[in-house]
Amino acid sequence: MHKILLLLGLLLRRPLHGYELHRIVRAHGELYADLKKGNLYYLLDRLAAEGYLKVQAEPGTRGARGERVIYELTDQGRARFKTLLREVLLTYEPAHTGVDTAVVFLAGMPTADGFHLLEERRRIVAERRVIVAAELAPLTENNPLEHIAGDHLLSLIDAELDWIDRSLAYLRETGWTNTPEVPMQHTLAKEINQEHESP
Amino acid sequence: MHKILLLLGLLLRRPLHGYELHRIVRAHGELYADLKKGNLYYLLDRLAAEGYLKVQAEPGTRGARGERVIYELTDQGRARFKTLLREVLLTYEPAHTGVDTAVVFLAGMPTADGFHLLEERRRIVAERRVIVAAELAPLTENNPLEHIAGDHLLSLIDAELDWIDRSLAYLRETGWTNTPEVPMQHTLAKEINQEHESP
DNA sequence: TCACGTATAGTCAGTACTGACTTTGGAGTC
DNA sequence: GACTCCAAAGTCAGTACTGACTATACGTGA
Repeated sequence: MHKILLLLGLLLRRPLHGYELHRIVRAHGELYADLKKGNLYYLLDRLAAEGYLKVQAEPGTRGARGERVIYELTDQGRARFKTLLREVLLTYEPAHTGVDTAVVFLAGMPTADGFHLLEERRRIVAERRVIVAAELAPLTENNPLEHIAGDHLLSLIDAELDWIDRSLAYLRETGWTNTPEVPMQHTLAKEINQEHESP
Repeated sequence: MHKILLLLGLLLRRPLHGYELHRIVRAHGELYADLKKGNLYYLLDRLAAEGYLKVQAEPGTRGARGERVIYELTDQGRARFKTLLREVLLTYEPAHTGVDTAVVFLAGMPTADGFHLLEERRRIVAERRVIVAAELAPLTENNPLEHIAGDHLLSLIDAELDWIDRSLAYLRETGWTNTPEVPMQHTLAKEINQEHESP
């Protein structure tokens, strides 16, 4: 959904052809949604088929392979952009990266290994933060809205770091040790065993 | 990737058939990865084909439709689980929900509408936080690792709320107003116009 | 007892997405 | 001016995922 928003938003400025779009997205690195070339062309085709874009063969200066095509927003497309912008801004789904799942399964391994993994993760995320911050700096220094977008990314990374620190402290504090005989202690035993326990 | 980890992790405890897995995942709501039924069966099939799971028709007590099948981890599957757990914990990709993209495009609309949308978002996210917190409470109170997983989810939501507050303050402070004549001010004009500006 | 809702268990057609490949046009260079 | 190498521009086969559907059993109230 937000990938379509990105395409429409870029085409709002002026018509572009596929590869230019790709170039812009790539140049913005982490700031914009991760939109691969294949997917990009797929989405452009679909948007065109749905009437949001008008395609038009570029007359002179054909680029590499002959089929250079320019995409331009239709009025319908502009309308779609507006509703989509609202939709994206007014939607929130907690993102599942899998760490949440993974930490639960730490129960299956020796306590020391668990601590070690979390500490490693802390290091990796911190490294990543440095890279992202450096990449963002030149992109966001001029425009307040882009500054805010970059701040969003960084604040999520910071939240992750804080969480790891808090978790390590919590586990040390409560003296977490594993009970290897019962590798996974589900709190929902009732739910899980329901049909096996019934008479 | 983390969806596979989830399946393997659940099967680590004991063999299960498809629908039980589905039930467990559903019961944990936001805590576990969002794994729909269709995808679940697809992944089970693939894991079985790759030798990580042994399938076995359940003899008696056929459930609803005759084809009840039990999935059991092979040794290969257990090994895979371990490497996957490491992999997931030592990987960090900043998640793209699309807000970052969307705020940049706020430049295209009247300033007042922009503020209003952000305030609306703030409200929606806050509501969501209440729901998630209530849902998480019973699931995570007994097990420290599940507590940590729940904390992760909530801390991401909190980061989102803080970010919205900070952004609103920042925009007010810097007196953000739009320049509708130049709807999208890209910082990468060089990159974008490259081939049009070249001699 | 039998209609009927509901929970169980699974399938399937189609969408979104990826990574690896292909084709063409120059730019440099010997 | 042929040779090579890189960037531009795009295609495609295949994977991951979704939502809507099917089919069976089980409880339960009239």
